[in-house]
Amino acid sequence: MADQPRIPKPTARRLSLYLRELESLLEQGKSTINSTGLGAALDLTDAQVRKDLATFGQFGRPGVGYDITALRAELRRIMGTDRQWNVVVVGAGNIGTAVTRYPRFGDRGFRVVAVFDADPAVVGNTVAGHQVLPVSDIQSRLPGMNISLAIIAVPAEGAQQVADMLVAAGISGILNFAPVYLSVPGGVAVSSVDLARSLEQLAFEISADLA
Amino acid sequence: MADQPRIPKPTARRLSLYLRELESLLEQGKSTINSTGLGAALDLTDAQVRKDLATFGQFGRPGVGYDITALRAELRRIMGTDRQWNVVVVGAGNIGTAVTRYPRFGDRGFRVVAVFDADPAVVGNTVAGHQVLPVSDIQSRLPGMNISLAIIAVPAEGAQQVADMLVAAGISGILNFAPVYLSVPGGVAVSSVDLARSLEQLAFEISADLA
DNA sequence: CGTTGTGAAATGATTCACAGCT
DNA sequence: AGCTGTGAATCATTTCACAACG
Repeated sequence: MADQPRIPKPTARRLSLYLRELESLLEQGKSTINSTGLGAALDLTDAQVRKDLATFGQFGRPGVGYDITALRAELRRIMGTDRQWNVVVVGAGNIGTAVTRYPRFGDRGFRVVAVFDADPAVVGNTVAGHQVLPVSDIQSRLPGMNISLAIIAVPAEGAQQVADMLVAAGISGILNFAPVYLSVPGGVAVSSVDLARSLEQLAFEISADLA
Repeated sequence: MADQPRIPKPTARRLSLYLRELESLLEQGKSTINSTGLGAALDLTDAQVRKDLATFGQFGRPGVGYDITALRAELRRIMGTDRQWNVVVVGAGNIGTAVTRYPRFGDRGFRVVAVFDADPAVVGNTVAGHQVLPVSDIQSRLPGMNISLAIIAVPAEGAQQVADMLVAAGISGILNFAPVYLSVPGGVAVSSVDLARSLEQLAFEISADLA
C-alpha cells in the first residue's frame, strides 16, 4: 500500500475556506483565479494557497491559475461533500432549533433527517417539519437511518451521555455545541463550537492588544 | 519598555479551554490539579499544559500542582473576563435569536444589551427582553452604549456591510456567523463560526479516515 | 510573460528530560 | 517524593525563491 501523502492539519482546516471562496467567485461570474487572488480573499499568502492545493494534486495551469469550477469539484470530492450527508440533531432548545432550521446546510450537501430531545415537554413538537423524538429512541431508531453525522445541542451535563449513545448507534462525526470536552473512541471525529469560548477569545485578543 | 513575552496562537486558543475545565473541576469539589490531570481532561500532554501556563507567569507549586481557584482568577484576569463585557447582536433570525437567548453568556461575563435587524417585519419585536432596533440606528445608538463586542448573525450578503457599520461605531471584536470572510481594520478582532464549514470538516475527517 | 509546483531555508510549536523547589 | 518551569531537541508549518510550464 502506497503511503498517503500526509495532510497538515492547518491545510485540512483551510480546505473548506477555499471551497467557500470559490463558490463566491463563481457567483461573481469569474471562471479562473490565481493563488494570489484566492489568498488575498482569505488573508493567506500565495505560496500558502499553492502548497495547500498541491497537497492533493496538480490543479493549476502555469501562466493561468486555477479553473474555478474544476477546482471546486476537486475540493468537494476531496472533502467528501460531493454526496449527500444525513444529519441528526440532538437537543431541540434554542441552538438545536436554530441549527435544524439553518438554510445553508442544504446547499452544502447536508440534510437534517431527525431531531431528538430528552425533555418530555418538547418531544412530539415539530421543528422545521421534523417531529421531535425522545432521546431514549436513539438506540432503536438511528441505525438504519443511514446517518453518519450528529449535532449535539444539549446542556453540558448531558452531552457526554448523548455522545456515547450516538457512537453506540454508529455515528462517525459529531458537531458539539455543549461546552464540554467530549471523549469518543478513535475513528469518531468531533468538532466543537462553544459560543462563550468564542467571545472569550475575542475579549482576550482585545485585552492583549492594548497591553 | 520591556518586550512582551510573545504568546503562541495555539496557546491563546487553549486558554479558554483551561478556564472551562477549571470551572468544571471546582464544581466537582476539587481544589488543586496538576498538569497531568488538567491535560488528560483536554487531551493534552502535561508538558503542553505547563508551557502554556508558564507563558503568563508561575502559577504552580512544585510537588503540589495548581490551586484551582487561584489559577482560574489568573486566567480570567489574563483573558479580560474578570469584568463584564457588553455585547450587541445584529440579526434576529434563527441564529441571532438563539445566541441572544444563550444562557451561558451571563456566567462567563458577557451580556447582550442590544439587538438590531434590517428586516422591518422583525424590527420592534422582542427577543429575550430586547426590543429589536433597525440596523440603520447602529451609527446613532451604539456609541455611548459602552459595547466593545458584536455578534453578526445576518445572511452572507449583508455581513461585510454590517461589519463596516459596527467598526465605524467603535466595536473592537466581532463574532461572525455569516459564511464570508470579513475584512476589518487592524486592531479589530474577528472570530468566525460557520456551521456548514464545521460539518464539512467532519465529513472530510471521516472520508480521509477510510481512504 | 505570468503563474504553478516544489525543494530548501526559516520560523513556529511541541515534546523531552531534568534541575530545582516544596 | 512529586511536580513545576524551562532550556535543548524534535517535529510541523510557513515562507522563500526559482526551475519548469503553458
